[in-house]
Amino acid sequence: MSNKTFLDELNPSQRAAVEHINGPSLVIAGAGSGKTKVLTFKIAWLLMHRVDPRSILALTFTNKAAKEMKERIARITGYQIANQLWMGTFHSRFSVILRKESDKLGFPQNFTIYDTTDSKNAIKQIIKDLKLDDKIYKPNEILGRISSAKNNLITAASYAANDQYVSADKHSRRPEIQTIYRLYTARCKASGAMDFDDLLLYTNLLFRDFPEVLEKYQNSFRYILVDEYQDTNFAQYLIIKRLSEKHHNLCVVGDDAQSIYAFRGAKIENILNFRNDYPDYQLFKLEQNYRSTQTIVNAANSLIAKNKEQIQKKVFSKKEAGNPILIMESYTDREEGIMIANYIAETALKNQIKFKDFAILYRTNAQSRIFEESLRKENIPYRIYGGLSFYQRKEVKDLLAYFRLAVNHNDDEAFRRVVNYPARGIGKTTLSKVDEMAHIQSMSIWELLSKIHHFNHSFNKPTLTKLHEFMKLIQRFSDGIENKDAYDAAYQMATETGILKELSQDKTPESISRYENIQELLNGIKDFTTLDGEDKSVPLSEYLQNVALLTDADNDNEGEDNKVNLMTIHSAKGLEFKNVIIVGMEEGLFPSLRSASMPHELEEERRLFYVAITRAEQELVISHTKSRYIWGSLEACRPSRFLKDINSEYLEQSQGLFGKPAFPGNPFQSFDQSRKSFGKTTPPERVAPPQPKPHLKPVKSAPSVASSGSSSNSFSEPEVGSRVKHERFGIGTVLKLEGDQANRKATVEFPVAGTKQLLLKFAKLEAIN
DNA sequence: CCAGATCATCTTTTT
DNA sequence: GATGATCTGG
Repeated sequence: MSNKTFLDELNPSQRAAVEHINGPSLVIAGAGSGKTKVLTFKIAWLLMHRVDPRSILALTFTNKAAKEMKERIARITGYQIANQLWMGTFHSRFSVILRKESDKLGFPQNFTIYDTTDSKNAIKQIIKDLKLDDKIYKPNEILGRISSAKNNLITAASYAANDQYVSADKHSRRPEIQTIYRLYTARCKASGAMDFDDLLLYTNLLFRDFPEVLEKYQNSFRYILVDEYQDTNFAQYLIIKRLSEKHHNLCVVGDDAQSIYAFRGAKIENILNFRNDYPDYQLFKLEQNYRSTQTIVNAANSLIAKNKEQIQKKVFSKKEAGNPILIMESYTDREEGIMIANYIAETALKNQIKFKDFAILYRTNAQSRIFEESLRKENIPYRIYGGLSFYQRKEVKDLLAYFRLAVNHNDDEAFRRVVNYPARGIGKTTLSKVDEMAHIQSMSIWELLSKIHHFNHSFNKPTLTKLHEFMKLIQRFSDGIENKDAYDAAYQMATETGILKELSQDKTPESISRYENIQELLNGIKDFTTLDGEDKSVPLSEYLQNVALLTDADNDNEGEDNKVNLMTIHSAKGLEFKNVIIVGMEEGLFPSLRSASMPHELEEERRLFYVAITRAEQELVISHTKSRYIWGSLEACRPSRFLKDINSEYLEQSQGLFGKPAFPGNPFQSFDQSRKSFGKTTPPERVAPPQPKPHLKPVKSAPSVASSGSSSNSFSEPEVGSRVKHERFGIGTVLKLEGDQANRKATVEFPVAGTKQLLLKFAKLEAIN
């Protein structure tokens, strides 16, 4: 391909951004403006100018984005060259550097990477050891605190010396957080482990304390490109700043309007202040949206205009005007699911759209279940991204913990996880004793146990034998593991630990699915050790280093299967779909309850909504419901305030299934007038039970259960085999009754929601005669 | 001292 | 509706 035709694919501003090679540049890229295209073309452009691919560092936010970019570059330059690029997420690239330089930081080369669960468990243990109240010192919050400190490059030592942190902790009556932080850091070090934040923190410490190391990498990375720059935190910002100091060839791409990771420490200021750090920078703005119809782009613009903090830009579309955004309203969350499923079925048929061109986007993962149910009922194939990641499933984590322990004996979290799984008669008491001793000696559990005879201890012989048996088992796996193929080693562990046997023994659906997950994990390892059909024999440690930073969005065998996409808005960033359905557009859910009172967080939520809207190419549906089950109880819901932020000319109320009257203009703007404020003065109203669905037989009411409290047993109890109606799950058949008079349970099979066990006195089951 | 069973808390969002 | 913490029987 000649250079000419190559650049002809770009519009003038894209092209200018690509051709700017030397010196810092900031590319503000509106949604759908060809940001990835610019990045890939720019890298390809560099390569065409004989820049060594190994001297290009390209950082992305997700592995998926990196993979996609690599493939697009390879299409231009071939894999030979593309594979040599330093491309990937911050975490994955810098973990490679950290392993190379680990000795300088006092970590083993094969250090473990703790995921959030591991970190939380370690913190819990520390809180217990310190005999602190975990009602006050909530592990989650403590971890968040430590994490935010790390993201701001506050080490444990500097935390204790930092007035701001210390006094804030005092104020919240948690003065011991600094101690927890210190102990946590020590523990991780003894375990040879880093958590996600450590990967960035230690990279910074490495560059700070070892100038010769920094210089080495400054020299080797002559060109640095950063995607999604608006989502970088301070630690990432500083790494970039240091690395680019020498050559100044830094190109960052981002969109302040799409900054949605402040909760994780992202600093929108990084993009806003770029000019201060690099006064000689070049600014490029990509404002033409090639993705969405004009209606969608304009609607998104009218929304984001309500935010105060932003870089001015005019995103526009030259595509067709397109249809207005369809607003759907339903009575319950369950009904929302049914309406959306019907909508997809109808639209797919009517407009000849494939299922895979639909995406259902929600604020929280918990919302996915209801759509799964309704889609399954309509026989619509779907695919869920994120949520409980494959790698976070218990059985998968268990096996991975064995791998980790075999590679790194000091990995305490792995040790604690599997020492008694499958059951070996090593219980909690033993374990906490071991943990405490190890902690006092500042050793890892493994180290302590292997030297246990040097210490006074109170373990009895059988217990000690069991522990040492376990260690022998692990040692057997470790022997020669570096020369063994990952798959063989993994398979050996899965069988010899008894995990496979344990799961294949009982035939409950859960353990069958767990068994299958283990199989899938093993298959994944096989896959990892195979390149183009040939074994390349990779040691397990290498697999582990990769898997720690994977999420299940990464191993997608994308495209081919025709399925509706379900995901959170966060994971939808960077993607696009012909037909997007944003669901759960209600106060308290979106924007989330905790953000509602804080202007900064509210703006972030609005940006999140902006991201959701701009995923759509052709059609956009926004749905909200009047009531929803939250933590098991029905709550009244009001439409999200964000709906009022969209200019009404782009909206259309759905005539829908339930014959809503059509409002002229934006119904939410008139809604607001009738209800002056969204204040908390009005107590949450109880919602009337949903209307009977048209296709259901009218229900002959059972004796009333509505009057709560006193007359709780006045309804007629169902019999086995009778049909009952439940306000949430609909009509089902009673399979089984059990329990004593006070606490009777009914097992009921519902066609949509599956089998449920319901406490009769709460069940509000109405018998159908 | 351990294992299974019941009970309370939880939710944003992810590398 | 799940997951972890507590309780209780063995």
